[in-house]
Amino acid sequence: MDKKEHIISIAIELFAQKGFEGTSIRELAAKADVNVAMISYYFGSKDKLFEAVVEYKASYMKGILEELAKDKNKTETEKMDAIIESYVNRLLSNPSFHRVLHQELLVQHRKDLSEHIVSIFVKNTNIIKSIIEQGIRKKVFRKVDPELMMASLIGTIDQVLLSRSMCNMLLQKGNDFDPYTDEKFRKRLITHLKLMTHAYLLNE
Amino acid sequence: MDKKEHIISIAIELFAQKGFEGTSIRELAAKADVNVAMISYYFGSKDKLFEAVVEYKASYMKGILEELAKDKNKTETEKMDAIIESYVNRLLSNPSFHRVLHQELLVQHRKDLSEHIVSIFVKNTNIIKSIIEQGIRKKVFRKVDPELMMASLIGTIDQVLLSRSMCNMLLQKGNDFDPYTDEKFRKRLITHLKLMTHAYLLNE
DNA sequence: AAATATTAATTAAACGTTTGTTTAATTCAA
DNA sequence: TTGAATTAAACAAACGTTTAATTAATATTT
Repeated sequence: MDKKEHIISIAIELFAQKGFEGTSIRELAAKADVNVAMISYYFGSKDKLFEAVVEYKASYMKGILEELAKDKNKTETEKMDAIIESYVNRLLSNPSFHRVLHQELLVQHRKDLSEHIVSIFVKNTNIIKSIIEQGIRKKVFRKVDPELMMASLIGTIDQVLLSRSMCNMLLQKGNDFDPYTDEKFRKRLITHLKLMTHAYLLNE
Repeated sequence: MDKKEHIISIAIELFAQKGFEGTSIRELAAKADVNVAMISYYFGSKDKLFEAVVEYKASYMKGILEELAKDKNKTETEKMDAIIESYVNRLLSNPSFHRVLHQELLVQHRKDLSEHIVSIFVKNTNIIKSIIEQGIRKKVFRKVDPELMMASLIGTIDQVLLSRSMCNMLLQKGNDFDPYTDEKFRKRLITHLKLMTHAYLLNE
């Protein structure tokens, strides 16, 4: 159904821009060029639309991570590097959607939806965690705190995604600069994360 | 004015719990045990109330950081350790308010308010940045990326604050566990951040 | 193949709530 | 008695949702 997907993509855009509560069905319908009644007709309610939005985007990263985890040709260090690259590339390419999820986690308007998002996040992070733990077992990694190492990895990227203008102020760039699409910044972020994790994880 | 402060403190609580858009004036008035008209009477509007909330809490951390920065009796490493401790202690003690700010940064409902919050954040982080840069000049620190090092530091804590239930899932604790008040977890977070920054910052 | 019946998609209008805000009256304190 | 504090009620606007009517598309029957 083409029109449903169209509504979802507009919803992603608006929710990211104005938040879930801040986006009205009428505005959404207008921007998507459909009648207001179509949202109820297709999704049932505004809440259900949000669930559809999450479902639509969910578990994309999961496939990538699972394949990476079972790759026999890569060392744990190489796997971590690959994870850093895919995460940075993925999140910097879709900053809007990632912000929607964060918003819902912060607001927790609908408990069950928050839990749903959390479980998606945790599934992905658990894959990374197991790679770190395997590295520790093989003694290529130091005995770090795997859970908090995860928090540092994802948290660094999330911090950058939190606010474009804050990111720009930190980088001392003008507010017309878009760090998320800038290739230089993307590489800079990847380099920082790799250097930091290497310094912390690797036994000398 | 005692009642104004009372309203602000209830607003912090509710905004953090349900978001700005998700909190209605009537609900707020009911919880604060004041008439709905009192919010307009004291603050002018709901938006202005939010500004008052930000103003009320703003630049508390700034004093602590500034004093720390100019302390002659501490090495750069000790300063970084002290910063980690105060940040973790401060943010874990007020998770709610910190979430309100994040929400506003994500939603950006009122552009000027977001910019205001950003400038407070950036002022604080710049102090830390200058400490890192001084450490690099004195060659006790490696030539790291100061801006992204900041993002990793704050981002790690923010990631933990993002969602209590996600934090618990990561730590494999039940959902009745409150990581933010747990002394063990607080120390664990501080230890992780210190070890990670030492590993990355310090020249061997 | 044409005509009919059936289902799906789409619409404009209205629904009842809830929203933030204001009014006008009243209470309270100085 | 003057001015601020507080109240209940009303305001218009916006909200998510539903309705009932209409159009478009699909299936069935002749």
